[in-house]
Amino acid sequence: MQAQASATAGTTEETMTVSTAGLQRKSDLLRRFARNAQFEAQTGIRREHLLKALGLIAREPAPVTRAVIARLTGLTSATASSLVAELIALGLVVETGRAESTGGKRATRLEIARDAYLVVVAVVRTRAIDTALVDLAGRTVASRRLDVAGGMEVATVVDAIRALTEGFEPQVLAACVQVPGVTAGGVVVESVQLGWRGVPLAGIVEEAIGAPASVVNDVDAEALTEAVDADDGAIRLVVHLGEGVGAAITNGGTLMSGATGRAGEIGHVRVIYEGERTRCRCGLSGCLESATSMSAMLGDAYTDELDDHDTSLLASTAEARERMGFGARALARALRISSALLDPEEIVIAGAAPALGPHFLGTLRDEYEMYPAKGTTPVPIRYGRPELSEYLGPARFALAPVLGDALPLTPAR
Amino acid sequence: MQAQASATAGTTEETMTVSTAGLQRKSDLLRRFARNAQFEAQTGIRREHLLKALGLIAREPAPVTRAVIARLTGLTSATASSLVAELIALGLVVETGRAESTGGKRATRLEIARDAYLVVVAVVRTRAIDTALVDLAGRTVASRRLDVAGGMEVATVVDAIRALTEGFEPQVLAACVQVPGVTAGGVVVESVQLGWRGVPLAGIVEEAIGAPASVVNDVDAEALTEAVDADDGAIRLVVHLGEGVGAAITNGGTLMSGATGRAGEIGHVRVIYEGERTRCRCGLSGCLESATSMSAMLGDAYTDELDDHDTSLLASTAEARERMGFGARALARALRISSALLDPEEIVIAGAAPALGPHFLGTLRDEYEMYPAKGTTPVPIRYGRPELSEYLGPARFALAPVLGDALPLTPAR
DNA sequence: CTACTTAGTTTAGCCAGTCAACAAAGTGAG
DNA sequence: CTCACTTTGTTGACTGGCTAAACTAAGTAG
Repeated sequence: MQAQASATAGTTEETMTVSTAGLQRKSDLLRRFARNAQFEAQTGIRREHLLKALGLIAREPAPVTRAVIARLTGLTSATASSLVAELIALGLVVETGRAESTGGKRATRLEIARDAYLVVVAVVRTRAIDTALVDLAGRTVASRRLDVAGGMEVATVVDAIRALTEGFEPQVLAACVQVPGVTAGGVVVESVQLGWRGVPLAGIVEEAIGAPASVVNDVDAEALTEAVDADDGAIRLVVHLGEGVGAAITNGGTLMSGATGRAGEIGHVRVIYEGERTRCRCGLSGCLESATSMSAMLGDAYTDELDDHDTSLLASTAEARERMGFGARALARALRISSALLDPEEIVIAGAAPALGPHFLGTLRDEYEMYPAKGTTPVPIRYGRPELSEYLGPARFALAPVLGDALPLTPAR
Repeated sequence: MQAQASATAGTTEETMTVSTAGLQRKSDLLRRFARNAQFEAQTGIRREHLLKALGLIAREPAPVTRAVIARLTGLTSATASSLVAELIALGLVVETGRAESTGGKRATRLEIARDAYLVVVAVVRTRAIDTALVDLAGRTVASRRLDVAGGMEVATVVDAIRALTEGFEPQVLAACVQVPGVTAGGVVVESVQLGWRGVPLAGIVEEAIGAPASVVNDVDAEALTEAVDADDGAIRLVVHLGEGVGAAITNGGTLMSGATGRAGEIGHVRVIYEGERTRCRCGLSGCLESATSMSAMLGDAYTDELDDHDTSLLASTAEARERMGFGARALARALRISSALLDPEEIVIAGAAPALGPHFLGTLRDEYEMYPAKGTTPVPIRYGRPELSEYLGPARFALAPVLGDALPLTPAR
């Protein structure tokens, strides 16, 4: 309510070109889906089928036609037609030319209407807010950064979102705010970084922009970004390395948040019991974070605001190299037990870690596979993909209540 | 095919009193549910609603009536009536008197038809097979033990099952065979203990008794037994201590089996890095199992065949006490990281561990809470409940494909 | 005895599927 | 070029499973 006077100074803008087709349809769509969601078990089959069809159109690598939808869903061609008709009426799908003949009539190709709708993403950091508009193909069509001096206020976040969405309101399908800290059910339970506690942020944003809003933790958001191409049911363990260490588990396209919403908080679990006891900032010693956080490995010069280039510079010193070996060993300990317990498809090391380069990853893999426990298969470990837009995860999280995980938001597929 | 000549000698029998009502209905039920399962998304709503109603009747502590079902499901009273009518026709539910008036007409109470149907459970051990018939209230109405000398044969298991079910065929709803080793999708992938590999056991049993059969791992079966009163969505970590160490994660009423079906195989993960390196039978050293298995703590005299009394005798020696402290410390290390990652509702120490008594559990809790990691809440740790029949987990696993997890099989509720 | 409350059934109608017939638009053989 | 055949997609009659609303049944309270 006060902070934005000084804040508006640091505003950076980007391109803004979005088709204005289907302006009036949004409210229809939302009303329809909202109603169906209520009835859930009863008439919700229609919704389920619509989303299934939508998902096929978005995900199938081969061109999708009404006939393909009928075959892959097991529904009648009549039903497939009716589903597609509704999706087209909703503005979510468009016909794009005709496919080659396969011995009969040429089919009509279907594609997601990429720019008919938008998702709002706001990433709240300690001293800045990044806002972005993402279209249904996952492309960032607009983004702004707002530097905030002296304490982050909820009102500043709302204003930033409102400023970016101005004029696009009818196209906005959903919103997601990413914050550091513990979140649950649209509420910021506690964010030490922001100094917030029990803020019902989703409700506030929902009120402000008139579209369903969600709130997600930064580590969880990153895990969702890395799970963009999730085959359903695949379990993925994503570890975030930054000033701290956190993790998240995705099961298919959804997060496992645990009984109290604190699943993945492994930073201050003790993994080092022998030799020099590493003192941690939390007061304990031997914590995973005290060995494996970027700050522990690269020194206090490291902050989460650094770019990849500066980070890799820090990582090139001899001292850093040695600390990285120690960090890798500590992380490997945590990963061995975690992967034996969960048996995940893969382990992703994300956050700022990719800037550490192949050496750290190699060391980590070596350490991880050093004790090949009988009965367990070593799980592939890879870095997070920095080429993925960080807005993808939050955007998918935002869409979940509206469209399930029908849209992967990945353009190249 | 050969072994049962000497085997039939050691047969022990128990009571056998089951109502023979509704003999002819079974095939109808199975056919109906099988058909619905095929159509799944399409006409499966009916099935879903039938199971939901069945679940309410089984689980709700207060007496359930048609009106209650209507209220709790959100369906119309008309639909609730029709669902109940069908459940009664199927023989799964019975009317039991009338409830008190709450200001109007007295309602008709509904209850599960406890003994109309039966589930067959077979527990295959290295030198014996336990078979049991469990009714829909979870009561064991018949059980036998067959001692097997010289190598366990698949045919012996089938014969044992057939021998117990003889005469009850029309009432048998489903079957489950519990085996030690790795299982997946009805196949015994590998069982070192039995010397089996790639045995399609579910199919074989299904053929033999004409009812859907499943195959489950012993640790998983135990975890399901401990999760009998699972609130939906609750995550539970169950650790089995026996000659080896294993774990299982239940999410609501279902198991998390991981990407390759090996989730929970934490026995040979290294947790001890300092001091005396504990040599493990697997060839590595510092494994969890080398410190925390019952054999490691109680000495080679321990076997999984021992009863609780003999086990606790072994545990009372001074040497065992000291080893138990060491084992508890090792297990605590594994539990700290596991619980931080999963944030489960509770941790259950099962297998033969309850025989170790309160001292071991107390030590374990103390060790576990010794490093209270910031941001994580200590998770309650308890022993498995020996009073629960070991057939409950397998019976629920058997029912899953037929009735979902509608029936908790717990009589006292 | 009457008004009101709660339980449960019956009847008509609707929604979202299926099935089957058909129109539309292509291919390839003669 | 024509005709038989294939594949795509639409249309209309039918069906299952729900809702809504009227009704019956059986109780309580004034």
